[in-house]
Amino acid sequence: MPTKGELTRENILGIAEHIILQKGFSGTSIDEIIEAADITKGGFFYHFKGKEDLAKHLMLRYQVADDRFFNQLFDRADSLSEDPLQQMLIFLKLLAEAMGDLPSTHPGCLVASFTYESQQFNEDVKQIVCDCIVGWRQLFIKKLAAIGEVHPMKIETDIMELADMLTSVIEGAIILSKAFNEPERLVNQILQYRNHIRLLYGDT
Amino acid sequence: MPTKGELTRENILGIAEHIILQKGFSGTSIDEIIEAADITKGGFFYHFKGKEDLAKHLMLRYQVADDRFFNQLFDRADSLSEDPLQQMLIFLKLLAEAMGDLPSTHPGCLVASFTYESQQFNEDVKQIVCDCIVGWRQLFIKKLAAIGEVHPMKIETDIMELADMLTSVIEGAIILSKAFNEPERLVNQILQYRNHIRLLYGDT
DNA sequence: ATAGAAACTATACGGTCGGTATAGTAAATC
DNA sequence: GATTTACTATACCGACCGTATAGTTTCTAT
Repeated sequence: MPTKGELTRENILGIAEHIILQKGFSGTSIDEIIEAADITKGGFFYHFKGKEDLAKHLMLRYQVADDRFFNQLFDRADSLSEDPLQQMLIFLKLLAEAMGDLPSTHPGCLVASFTYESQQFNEDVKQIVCDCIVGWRQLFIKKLAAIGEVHPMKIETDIMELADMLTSVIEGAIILSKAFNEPERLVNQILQYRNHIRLLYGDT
Repeated sequence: MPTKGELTRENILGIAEHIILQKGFSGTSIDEIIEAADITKGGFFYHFKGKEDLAKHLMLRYQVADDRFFNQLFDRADSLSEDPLQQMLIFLKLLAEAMGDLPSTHPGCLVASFTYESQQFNEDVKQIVCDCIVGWRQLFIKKLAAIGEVHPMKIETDIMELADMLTSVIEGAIILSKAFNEPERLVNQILQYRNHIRLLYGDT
């Protein structure tokens, strides 16, 4: 059972993330966060040593949540087929679906946001950002490797690059979605990547 | 012949862009820009009404430069083949090459940077950001439409989504390149998209 | 039941810095 | 030689960050 303190802390992190994704880290003041979270400055500094400490805990939280999110979708997909290729295609469909709902509550990716302000953060935070991306990469590589054992590729491709391509497409499409305020951009781009996988492994 | 004033102005814009791409717009102070550009505060405010005005002119400049950059690569590609599909494939190869050199001088994309701080900007600036993306889209659509008249697709695909996919891949891959400090991530991802085009239009 | 730790509120303060304003000046232009 | 261009130099106010301090409530363990 989470204590009251953990709930407040979680609330601060959630609200801070939401604001930061729209105004950037430097563009978001502590005052703004505490006002939105309806706490006082003392309360904030009880939970976090300072703004830098907040950044670190935001990234750690993001890493955990994202890893769980992707793993849940993979689990659901894996339960619906024995073929790794079909599992991947189902996963991408589920992912596209899930991303259609998300954007109003979760308008962007903290990894991208922090990367475009990288000089503001210490090595600690930057490392977690990298770890996050590497985590996705390894998750995708695992599935792609399984596909490769059953289905030959039409064009010889490094599966790390193919895994990173999904990350790229998602991160890029989030930018399009945000810029146009059109969540369907992200949904459709994930389906474009899905088409690429179908073509690459010859799913007819 | 550019006047002295235009040179200074261009210098400010170039330096400001470089810093902003690493620290974000809010994270970059005018003091920082004028120090790097070796001018005084007065000089800065002679050229720009304020920080918001700088943002607008940064985006306008980016839009023009980027449009020219892509058009030059397309012109070179078009001169090397008659077949639109081959033109596109050559274009993507030239683009990958060009992106390999760039990153040290040009560490990121202003469109992405501003999109992740969108609440900092007025409608004017946000519109230019959108125009920029739409400009790329239309450039790519033009070529894809030409391909479509000669080569059938293996999977029926909206060419607008296919055009946006290149933008997504580039924007996403820039984030990977920045996060890992590995320019080859961007180069390789452009080649992944190239493979997608090859597969989609059946280039054997 | 109660001591004490946890989880805050309320408020205030100082130093820094960002954005703006303004006055003055040197060089180019007409 | 007068005006415009292209700046320099400097001053200012408010905002923000981080910190401090004193008090209050809520939970926890014995």
